[in-house]
Amino acid sequence: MHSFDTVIQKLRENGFKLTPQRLAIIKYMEGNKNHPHALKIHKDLKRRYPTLSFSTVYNTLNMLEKIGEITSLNIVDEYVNFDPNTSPHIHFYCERCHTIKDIFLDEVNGLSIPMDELNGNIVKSAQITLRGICSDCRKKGVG
Amino acid sequence: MHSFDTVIQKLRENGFKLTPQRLAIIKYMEGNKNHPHALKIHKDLKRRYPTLSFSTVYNTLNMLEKIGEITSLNIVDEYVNFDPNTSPHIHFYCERCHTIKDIFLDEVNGLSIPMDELNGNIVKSAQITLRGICSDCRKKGVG
DNA sequence: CTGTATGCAAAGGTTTTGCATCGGG
DNA sequence: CCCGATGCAAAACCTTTGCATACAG
Repeated sequence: MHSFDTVIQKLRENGFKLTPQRLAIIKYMEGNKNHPHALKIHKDLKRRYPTLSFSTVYNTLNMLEKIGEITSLNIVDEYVNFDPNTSPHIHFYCERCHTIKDIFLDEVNGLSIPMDELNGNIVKSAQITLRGICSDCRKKGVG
Repeated sequence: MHSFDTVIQKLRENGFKLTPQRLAIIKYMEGNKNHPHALKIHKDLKRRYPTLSFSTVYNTLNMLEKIGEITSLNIVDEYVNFDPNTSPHIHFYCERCHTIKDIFLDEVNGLSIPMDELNGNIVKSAQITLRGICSDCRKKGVG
């Protein structure tokens, strides 16, 4: 996701209205590394915006994804996670604490997927998810 | 997934009962390359087993995943897809026809993810999903 | 003012659950 | 026989939708 100001500018140029709810969600997502899902965002913003509705959160997230400012992640069964970091990186999902971490290893970046054409298929995006036990849980716990 | 007979053997050894429903689902999944989801399996088997219930399908799939005979895929938002091919390969999801294809390219197999330990995290499995337009849709259509 | 965005509640679709019944071992 | 598996229906859950109202431009 671009900076708050740049996203605002982009919305303005494309005729989107700058409502307080949208601005709040954009500010919430800017630089957010927690890969939140819609209900979490709704819950967190509800305090400051008591009338904020599910529809608005979902609409705004879908809108931001459509204009390429955030990415939706299908990592867990239960819900969709959103990531404002749209640059290529991969995710590590901890099966114990259910946290999603970003991974930027060079070795991984060396992944040689032909990103334009593969077996006749046009590849537009790639999602890589690792699963296991994260370093924090290893330190704390039983495994 | 192992062969039908091997899976049966494994269930027997682990004290699972060999019910007609389970056998049907195992046979359905054996060698299945369509990455079906639970409701599809239920619909397809319903003809031969009119009383087959959702619970049984979900229970059996979760059981098979638990013993490592199938893998659950979080590729689309709507539901979980299941794959009897548990050997390392990646998936291509067509955004037009919603088909999931297997990819076994050597270049992709060369992916250098340290599968045991990464930044202190223990990696147990990896899921790679590509998205785009598949070759079939390219031939047929407008894209 | 005008048309888009919001809020609310209800619907939609997938998966889980509770419980009585069935049936494999 | 016994305990796990099944079937049924209802619940739970996330997400979408319909429509009246609010409000940004």
